[in-house]
Amino acid sequence: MKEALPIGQAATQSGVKVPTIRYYEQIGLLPLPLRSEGNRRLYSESEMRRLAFIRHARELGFEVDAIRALLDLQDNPQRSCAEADVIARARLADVEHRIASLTALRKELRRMITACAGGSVSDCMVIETLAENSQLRSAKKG
Amino acid sequence: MKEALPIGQAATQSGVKVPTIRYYEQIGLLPLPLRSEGNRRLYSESEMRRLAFIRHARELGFEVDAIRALLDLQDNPQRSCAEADVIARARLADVEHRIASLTALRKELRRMITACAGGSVSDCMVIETLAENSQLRSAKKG
DNA sequence: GTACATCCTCTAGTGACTAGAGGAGCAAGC
DNA sequence: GCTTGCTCCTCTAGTCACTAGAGGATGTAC
Repeated sequence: MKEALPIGQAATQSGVKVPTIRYYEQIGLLPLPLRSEGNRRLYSESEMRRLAFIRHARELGFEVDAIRALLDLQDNPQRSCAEADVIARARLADVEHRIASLTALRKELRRMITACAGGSVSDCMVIETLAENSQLRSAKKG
Repeated sequence: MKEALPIGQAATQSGVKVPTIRYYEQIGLLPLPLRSEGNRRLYSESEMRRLAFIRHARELGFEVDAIRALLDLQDNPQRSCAEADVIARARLADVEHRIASLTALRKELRRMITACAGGSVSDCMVIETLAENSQLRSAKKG
C-alpha cells in the first residue's frame, strides 16, 4: 500500500483543484479523509481513485447526483441488483443520447472544417444544421 | 415571411424557457427583438432559428463563449476562414474526446447491466474504468 | 528561528440559468 | 366600461458546481 498524499499532491495527481476536492468532501462525494497530527487531509490510494472517477464523470457532463448514484453502487456491492439495474440503465440511456448528439455534431464540425478549407465562411451551415437537429427532443430532464 | 411570435410561443416552439430567452438577450447571444406597441418582445423567424441553435449547442455542452464565437462567424460570413477553422477544430477535438470517454463508459454500463442480470454488483468496475481513462488529459480548458 | 510553501476554515463571487415579486397589457365575457 | 385571467414586463434573489480570497495555523529548509 502506497503512502497517503496531502491535498496539494492529490490535486496535482488527479487534476482536481484543491478547493474542489474540499468541496467534494463537503457535499459527501468523497469520504472524510484521515488527518495528520497537524489536521491536514491525507488521501489514500482508493480515495485517489474515487477522485479520478469523479473528475472524469464531471468532464463527461454527469451531474453530481448521478455520480453519487454510481458511487453508491460501488460502495454497496451487496445491494439488490434491481436497484443497480435501474441506475445503470438510466445512466446508459443518458450516455447513449449524448453519444448520438455528439456524433451528429462531430459530423457537422468535420464537414465545416472541410468546407472551410478553401474559401469564406459563407457556406458553413453549422447554425442551420444544429437548428434543425434541435427538433429531435422537445423536453429536457425533469 | 411568417408573422413574429411573442416570447411565450417562442419558448414553446424552441424549447427554451421564457426567462432563459430573456437571459440570452441580456448577455448578447440574441439581438434585441422588435417590440409590440405594448412593449412586448416579438421574435422573427431568423431569431427563432438562432434560438434553436443556441439551445442545441448548449445541450451539447458548448459554453456560451463558444456559441458566441460560432454565431459571430455566422454573422460575419466574410470573415477569414482561418478563424472559423480554429474554433471548429477546438470544438471537434473536445467532441471527439467526449465521444471516446462516453463510449468507454457505455461499454462498462452495458457490461454492468449484463453482469447484474444474475448476481450482485460486486464486480462492477465503473470506477476503475473511468478512473483509468482520466489520465488521458491532465488539464482542462483555460 | 525565521522565511516560505502548504495547509486550514470561512465567506463571497462566477456562469448559466431558474424562481418569484410586483405590476402592466390585452382578449373575452358580462 | 369593468372584471377575470392569462401573458408579458422588470428586477432581485436563489441554485449548482465550482473558484477565489481573507486571515490564520503548520511544516520544512536554511
